[in-house]
Amino acid sequence: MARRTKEQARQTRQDILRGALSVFSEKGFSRSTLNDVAKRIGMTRGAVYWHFKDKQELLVKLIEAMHEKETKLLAEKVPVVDSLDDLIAQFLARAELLETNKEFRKYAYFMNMQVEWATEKHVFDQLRDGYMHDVSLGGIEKVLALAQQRGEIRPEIDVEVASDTLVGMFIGMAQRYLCGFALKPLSLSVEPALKRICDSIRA
Amino acid sequence: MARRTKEQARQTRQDILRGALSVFSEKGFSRSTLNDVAKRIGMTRGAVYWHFKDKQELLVKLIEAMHEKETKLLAEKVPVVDSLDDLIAQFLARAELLETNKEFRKYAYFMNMQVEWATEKHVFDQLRDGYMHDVSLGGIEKVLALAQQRGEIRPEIDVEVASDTLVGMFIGMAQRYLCGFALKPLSLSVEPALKRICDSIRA
DNA sequence: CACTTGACAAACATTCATGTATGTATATGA
DNA sequence: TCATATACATACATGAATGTTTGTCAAGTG
Repeated sequence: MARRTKEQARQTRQDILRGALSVFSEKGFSRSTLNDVAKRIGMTRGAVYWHFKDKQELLVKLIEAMHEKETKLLAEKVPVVDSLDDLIAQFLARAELLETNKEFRKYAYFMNMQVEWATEKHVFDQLRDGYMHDVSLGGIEKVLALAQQRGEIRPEIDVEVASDTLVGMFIGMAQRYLCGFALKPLSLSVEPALKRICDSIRA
Repeated sequence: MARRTKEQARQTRQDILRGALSVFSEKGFSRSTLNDVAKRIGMTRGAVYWHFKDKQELLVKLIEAMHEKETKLLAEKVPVVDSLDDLIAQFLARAELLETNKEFRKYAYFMNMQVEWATEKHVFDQLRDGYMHDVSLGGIEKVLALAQQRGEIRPEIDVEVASDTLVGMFIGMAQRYLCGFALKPLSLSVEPALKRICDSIRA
């Protein structure tokens, strides 16, 4: 084959990321071959090795790209997160994203069920700062702390526990939704649960 | 080396399972070598292949053994699960098991973060009947349905959603605990959350 | 219009885990 | 006590994925 134009190259890079998401989410990261990824988009491993150093870098760049898309979309739907109602709105936006967007369903499914994380732990070191903070959803606790200072949450509430509860609940329910155990729409089950927990800590 | 006695053989089989749990939970299933497992207990791959057909069967037998231990221990602590309070007690027993028992922490960590399940999905086919039912915690929904028939739960409550909520909440919070995101003891965060959800559906 | 470099494809070498086959000394059972 | 199966260790063969190298041809560049 011959040389492609710059725009074509940019496109194949995107194609590789798209193919990687598909293959990784189907076969799992460890059993996915770079050949699988290349064939999925009608290319060879040469293309993959040209655009990415190795399988690990491909994973890192895939996560970065999807994470960036996700935060952008969420920020569009819920631009400011201060009150408890904002928090609920943000969680619901996440739920709707998983329900309506096939790509993000693949991504979430992949990240939850198709990677052996302790093995790939060094991948996190390569991710941009702030990623781990977002992944552990550490921002939620800060929002809750500020809300408590403003008097929206009762003073005796432990915001760390409350944060763990809300985040854990969402992650767990989303996971059951993604692996097919929960048959009801995610937002349908998540919304009342979130509201009940929030009501129980509200001043 | 020479032939061992029957009792010694039984012991090495147990050792292999123990070594597998350690290695799998540390390195992840796919990157764990049968050589790793054997060396961990001071043996060679020959021993592993003598006791188990292949890596997959080792995984299946490991899961079966741990699952059996788990259900036995839980049944000791909470012999009968009928009321909502029984349910809470069972969840708390699970939480305490994770907090106090290192082996079960390894097991839960391994099952949650160190296996690419869609890839190893056929493993489930080899597991004894009822396992999937236990894993998806489908028993919870039946308990809730009976409690609703007895009038303990308000009739307008959707027990499927309630079950998803309780189970998802526990799984999610346990997962955050296992990967070190949640710093508080698991039972401390789980108990109030469970009680609030249960209170909100009680008649 | 040279000619350099970019964007791959194709071939090659290497590693490495797996499965199997073979060896072996002893526990066991008749 | 003798034959045999047992409980492994060791050696071997295979395949598959990886990383690298080389080839190739057109897109850029001056």
